[in-house]
Amino acid sequence: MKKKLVIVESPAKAKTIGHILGPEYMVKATLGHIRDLPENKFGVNLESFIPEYRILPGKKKIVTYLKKLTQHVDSIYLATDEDREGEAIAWHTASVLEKNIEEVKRVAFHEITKQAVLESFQKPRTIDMNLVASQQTRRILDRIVGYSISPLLGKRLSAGRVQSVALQLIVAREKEIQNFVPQPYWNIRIIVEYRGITFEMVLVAINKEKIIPPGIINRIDVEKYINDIKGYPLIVSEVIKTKKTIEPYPPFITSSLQQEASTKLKFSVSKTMLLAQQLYEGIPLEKKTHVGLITYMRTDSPSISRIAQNQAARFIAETFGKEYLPGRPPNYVTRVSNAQEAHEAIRPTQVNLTPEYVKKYLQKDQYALYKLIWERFVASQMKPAITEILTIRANANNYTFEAFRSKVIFDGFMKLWKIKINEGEKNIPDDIVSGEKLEIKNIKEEEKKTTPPPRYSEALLIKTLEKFGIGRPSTYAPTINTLLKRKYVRKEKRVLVPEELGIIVSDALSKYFSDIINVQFTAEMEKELDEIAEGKKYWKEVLKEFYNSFKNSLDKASSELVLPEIETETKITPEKIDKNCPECGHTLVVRKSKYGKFIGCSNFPKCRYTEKVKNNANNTSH
DNA sequence: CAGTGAGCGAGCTTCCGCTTGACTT
Repeated sequence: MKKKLVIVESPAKAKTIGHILGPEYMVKATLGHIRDLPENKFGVNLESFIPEYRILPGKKKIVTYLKKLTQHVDSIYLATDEDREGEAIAWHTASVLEKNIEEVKRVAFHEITKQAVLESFQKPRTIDMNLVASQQTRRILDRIVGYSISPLLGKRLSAGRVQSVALQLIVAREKEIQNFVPQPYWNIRIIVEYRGITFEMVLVAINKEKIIPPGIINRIDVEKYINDIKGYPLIVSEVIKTKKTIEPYPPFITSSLQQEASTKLKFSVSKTMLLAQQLYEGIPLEKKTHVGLITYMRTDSPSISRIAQNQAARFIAETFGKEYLPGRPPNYVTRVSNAQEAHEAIRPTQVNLTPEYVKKYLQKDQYALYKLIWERFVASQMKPAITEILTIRANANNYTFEAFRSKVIFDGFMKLWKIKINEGEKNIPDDIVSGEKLEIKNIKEEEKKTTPPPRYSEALLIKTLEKFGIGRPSTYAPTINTLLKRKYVRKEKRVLVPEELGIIVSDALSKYFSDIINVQFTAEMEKELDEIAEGKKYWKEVLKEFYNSFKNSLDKASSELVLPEIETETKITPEKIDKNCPECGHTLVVRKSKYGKFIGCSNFPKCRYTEKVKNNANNTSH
């Protein structure tokens, strides 16, 4: 009997699904996109917007292999991710396999569990060509923007819908910091005594009028206030006790994982992704079983499969006790505006594989990251913590002072996921009541200065891009690397600092392409892409409308834009030799190819004359 | 195992988004 072929993106996913589906099915991976626009040319007709797709150079083998397999199967299931890109991959796959969309079955699931996978295979659908069109529009638009603007910037420089906004954020922040003038402000604090116990209070209001944070702006007022307070009795006016619930943090998605790994473990985003990939692909544990330790690491969804929720619940009840288990598992919803939610949150595949248990099989950094993921997940399934906040207010000559004390009365998820809470004045006694007199032992003026906003760390930049829906989990790390590679920015003490070149490029882009290189553009684009996906708009119309206005900016920029000279690496000029080309008379030069050195004509590409290097030097390449 | 021979080659960059290996003598 003929087998059935199932195609997914990731080999790890293929393996898992293969186990679920059994021997009737062959599950193979495309390793992401297999067909795309050519790299070395524009590849889009600007009248018809017809793209020229090519099989990606590195994917030819896979395509040939899959094509061969199709001859021996009776049905093809395309089980790529259930999002825009996944739909496109499914369609490109069908195309290169020379199948009509009626000849292939499209299946999709948001979590790789037996139930979800089997259910999806019960009800296959056809490829959603509107969704494919929406992806194609995104792809073409990015190509138009990137490949039109980049050449204006000169060699080895680039611009794009995502990278240029990222650069702009960094540059704008730098300017903000440069122009920042620190403002001094003051707080008035008093040390008070009550039945032998001392604590601090801070002035918060005068004649019931609140002091606007961060504090008092004029030095003169400070002295006046202090004089007004001196000699007056300080009487407690309010004692308020409240309880505050602190909800657990949602399980990780790509951006939050990068964020936490950055602050807690000091990992760069690339390092985090590399380690996460290793954990995802699996580590050989005991009995030589190769186990994927975490779910997929490129995700924008905080949701958790029912099975994992149940596992966690059992674990929590057994390990920490029933009182740490909420009545029902918390439901986390995305706050990411362009979320596609094709995957689950990042979580351990088996909650029973505790960090302690797997520690001996993991390298130090792998362990640290796994522990972070495991703890975050388990904590996300625990009860909220509860703190008790005691606030007291007291008046002296109509000047109101305040102090608070915060105490954890139930730690809940904080048992696993430690967070800093401001404990305030730990000394404030419980028996204090309204009307009692406090003794002012000391009045202090505290001078502070406003501080500029911080420079972007890698993780903060990504968090900000994500907030605006710019970029995707798979591109966060590469985007930062692009900015570094172009020498637009450098990393200094784990923050991103713009270089002169980055500022010049960013300013030029802002001048000519403010319609596109801004934080709102992607959100507007996404809206249109959604409309294409819903069948409400025709993709070519969207592109035409975009291109008409873009072309104006582009024409203006092409005639005007000149980047100021900037010191870049001196170009390696090929070594001349003392002989002219026998064919055209230009000088000959020594060039390097991947096979080694050879002699070519300096008039290349017009003259293609070559000769061999006389072997008096070692010219082997490696 | 050592030595030889034949053929190859270089410039034009760049986008975003999906995914992992990395020629084979």
